[in-house]
Amino acid sequence: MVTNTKDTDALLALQKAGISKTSQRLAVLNILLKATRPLNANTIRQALKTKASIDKVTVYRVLSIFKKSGMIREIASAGGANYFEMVSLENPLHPHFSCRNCGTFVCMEPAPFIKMPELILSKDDYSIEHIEINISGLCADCRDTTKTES
Amino acid sequence: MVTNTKDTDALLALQKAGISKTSQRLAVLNILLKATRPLNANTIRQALKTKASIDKVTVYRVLSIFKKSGMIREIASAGGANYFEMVSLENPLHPHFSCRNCGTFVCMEPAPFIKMPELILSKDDYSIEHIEINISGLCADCRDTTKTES
DNA sequence: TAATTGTTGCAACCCGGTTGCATTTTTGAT
DNA sequence: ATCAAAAATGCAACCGGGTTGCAACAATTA
Ligand SMILES: [Mn+2]
Ligand SMILES: [Mn+2]
Ligand SMILES: [Zn+2]
Ligand SMILES: [Zn+2]
Repeated sequence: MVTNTKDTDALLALQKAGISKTSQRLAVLNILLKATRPLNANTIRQALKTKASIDKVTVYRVLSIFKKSGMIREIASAGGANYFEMVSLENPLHPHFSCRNCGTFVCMEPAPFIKMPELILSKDDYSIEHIEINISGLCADCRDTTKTES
Repeated sequence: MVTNTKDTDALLALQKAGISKTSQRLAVLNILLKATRPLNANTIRQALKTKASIDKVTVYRVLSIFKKSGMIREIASAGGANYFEMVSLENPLHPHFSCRNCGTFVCMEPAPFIKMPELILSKDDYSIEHIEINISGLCADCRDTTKTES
């Protein structure tokens, strides 16, 4: 097998973004495309280790150019490593949740929240370029197990 | 001069929180009480250097116990050092702004935004303990000077 | 007094991320 | 296909924020 659908998707995405094609970039992009939650640089690297070996630095550099091209967004994480996820019309900016107990980091539906653009009101003291809403606490699993443990 | 009002305030705050009094703790607390914007550990230390010398580790440890006691809150900063500010009834949780150009980090009035508690709706998938809204872009100064430069 | 407990400072370390530079890969023109 | 220019990678070394281990010092308590 020379190519699969994933590879094709990634290749097209790179071409559309005008980013030259390398095996490392394709590999990282495929991981991000398959991901169902935000990933950090190290997780991406480990996911890749089975197939190919990519240097830590390269992962950061690849993520950096993806971000500059608008393909992905970076989500800052308090204390730990930052996360990355694909940007698309179906995946607009939204809040994220991290569990203080197990560290799980997931996207939150914007639904139950006031929509992010509506947060940007008046106040021309600043020109706002990015909004990040990070929520922390306990995920359902940790909340429940903690409850029954005590 | 043995005591001034600031020292008295800090001392009372420590006593009320049940935190034993040391010169280092009083010094750090005084800096935070005087501050008009969030400060990071290093800034606190530098502000202190003129009067006394406090080890980096001690600053972090003092901030840690202040935080545990609920006297201060910590505001995560993407990439850089975290910030700290006093907690009080007059200073409820609010969004913060950081300028990507000059690094200025300031508190934002909750006013133009939907109030934070109102963000916490339904979705019992998580037990929410903390919400952080970090906004970035250009401060008024940087926006204006950048505009006229180009 | 002596034993206990808590706090500080120093050094060493950890981790996420970046930089310099030599080597390899990709590109694109011939 | 070839070959030179340009771009990307990998390694090592580094950086900054923050933490940990531990010995010295200080304050409490018996
Ligand atoms: Mn997300
Ligand atoms: Mn604030
Ligand atoms: Zn959890
Ligand atoms: Zn600025």
